[in-house]
Amino acid sequence: MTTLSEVAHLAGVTSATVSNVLRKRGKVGEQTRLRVLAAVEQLGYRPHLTARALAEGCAPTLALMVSSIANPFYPEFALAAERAARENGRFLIVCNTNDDPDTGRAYLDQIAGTLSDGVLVMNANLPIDDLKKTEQRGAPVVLCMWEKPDEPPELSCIAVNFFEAGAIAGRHLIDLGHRHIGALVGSKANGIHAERYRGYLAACTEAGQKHVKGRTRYVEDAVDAGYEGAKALLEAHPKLTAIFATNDLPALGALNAAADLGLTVPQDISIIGITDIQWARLSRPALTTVAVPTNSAAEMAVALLLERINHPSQTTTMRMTATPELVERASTGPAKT
Amino acid sequence: MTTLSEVAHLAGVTSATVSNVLRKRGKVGEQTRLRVLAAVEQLGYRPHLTARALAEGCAPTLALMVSSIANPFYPEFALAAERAARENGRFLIVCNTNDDPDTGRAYLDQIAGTLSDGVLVMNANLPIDDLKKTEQRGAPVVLCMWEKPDEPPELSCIAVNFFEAGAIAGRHLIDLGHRHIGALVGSKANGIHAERYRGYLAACTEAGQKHVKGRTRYVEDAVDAGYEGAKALLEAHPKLTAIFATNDLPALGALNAAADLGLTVPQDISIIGITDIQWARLSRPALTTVAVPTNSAAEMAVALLLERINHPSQTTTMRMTATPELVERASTGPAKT
DNA sequence: GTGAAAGCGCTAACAG
DNA sequence: CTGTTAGCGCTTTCAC
Repeated sequence: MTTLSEVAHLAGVTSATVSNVLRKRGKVGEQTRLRVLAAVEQLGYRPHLTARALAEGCAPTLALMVSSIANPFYPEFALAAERAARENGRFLIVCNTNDDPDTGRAYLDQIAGTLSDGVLVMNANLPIDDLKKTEQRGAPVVLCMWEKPDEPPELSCIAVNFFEAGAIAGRHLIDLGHRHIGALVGSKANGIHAERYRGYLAACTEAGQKHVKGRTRYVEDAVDAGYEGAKALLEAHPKLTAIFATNDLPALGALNAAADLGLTVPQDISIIGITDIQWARLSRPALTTVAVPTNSAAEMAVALLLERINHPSQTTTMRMTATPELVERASTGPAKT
Repeated sequence: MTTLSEVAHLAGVTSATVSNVLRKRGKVGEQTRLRVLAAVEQLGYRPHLTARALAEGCAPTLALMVSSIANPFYPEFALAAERAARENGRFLIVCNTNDDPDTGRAYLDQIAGTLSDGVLVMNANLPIDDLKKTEQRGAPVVLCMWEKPDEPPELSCIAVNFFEAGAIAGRHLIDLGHRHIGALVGSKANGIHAERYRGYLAACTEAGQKHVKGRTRYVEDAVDAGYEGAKALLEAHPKLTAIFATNDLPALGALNAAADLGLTVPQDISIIGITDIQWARLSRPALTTVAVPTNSAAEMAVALLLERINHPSQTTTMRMTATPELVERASTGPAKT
């Protein structure tokens, strides 16, 4: 480990000067600058990020809280967030809360403000009070996917119009002539799924068609759960010609359920999801879904977080992503007549 | 931000004592201990990880280098690695190299030894020389998936018997009576895929059956590439009754290609992959594959890395994971006669 | 048992 | 332009 002062020694200057040339701060004579640079090169000096962070009073990382990075939606978000962070000189620490508030709190207590300058919160089942507490301790928090643009939370956030996403999905099905639609709704405590379901319901109402409560199944946000839910739905309601799922994972499960039940998609049954994860276009048939702007949400979240870090006085703000858009693939088609 | 000395002040002691009670080091009177603890509680004190790291001369994070966390295989590994790291008091920084050696080198130069105490390297296209250099600078490196147990690299590693994985896949196909087998081989520079292919080839030879070179396609490690490769293969060789892929992603692509070509799996064509990623059991038909012990590899890698960090003198070592195992699902069956 | 003091490697005034 | 100095928050040796 070569240190600043070793470089300084070699270059015949003091560490402050070396720091200056490296940070391009202050005035340094061209001669010394070159000498210092040569010494840096010769010794293979690399700044000690931890020491620098301590001296600058600002940590070099951002934390990303997710329930599990293994959930297929998060890696895509994490990739974009990491890239954005990196472009701003920050590294990304991934924290898997496993949906356990205690685990999440432990992370926050340990790293927020001491190792990470700010926290990106993806759906990770963290009590808002804990988040507000970490904000108060000086580590800004940004909620990456807020679902109720009409009700800004008490924290900065990137809002996605999930209500509209649900409505778009609903309208798509209705436009295709579907009158008997089943719904697979995420059962998580957070409102993300509820909002999408509300949007779908609104689309039905708007079309003068009411969704029958019995045709809704609340399921975990996972392929298996979607599979079971769809199977139950399809067996209980043979007349269903379409299934609306609040998320791609259950929708993908529904695709499998239909296949196992001997139903052809989309001839016998249409299936639509929301999000447009990687696998949506890779399933057979490819899944029709309403795409959420994941990448830009990640970039916006990182940008907002950095603003809050750099301007602590900045007031809590909410920003909207672009509206989700229908991605029509092969899993939806005209209703059987 | 409450600091040690603020706590010390409140408790009427010095910061050294507070540090002692918190670290459970040295001797501290029961009275003072309680007083200190009360002060910590009252002020909501949390140790500043960056400062601690600097003082201890040991960084609180481990770095995980992957080409892209969005590649479906990595999140599962990352989850297990993060858990293992966390159990040992370390946080995990995810570094996406995008398969670009320059990006990778930039990461290594910046964080190895300064922000991260050690580096886990998953397939990320990093020149071994760069890795050796970072080792020399004092940051241990562990290769997480080494493919040639017979040829230990010059770095510590967790070795997986990929040759055997390929052989298992080959034997499975042959046992099912397949005589006309196509191969989809990953084309990455690294030897991971080559080793699997060699294993497969060995299984063929062993069975007195030789694989026809023309029935091999080299493809990127992705669903799309596997799709195209399989399609080409199937169109060029109508007599094929099975496809061996060196990885699950191309195998999953082959599944789609077969479907689009109107072939039924496994009646018309059997398909097998290697790895057993999450999606393998979720595809329809579910993919038969040879499971690589991902979780234990991650745990072993973290354990080995920590050993090397704690005992810098320890010699470069290689450890084997358990042997990959066949997971028979629905994508393989008896050869058509 | 507890405190004083030095130092981890770097940055940031402020002098000169 | 360059050096001196004083920390950042914590750990740790060594006196008392």
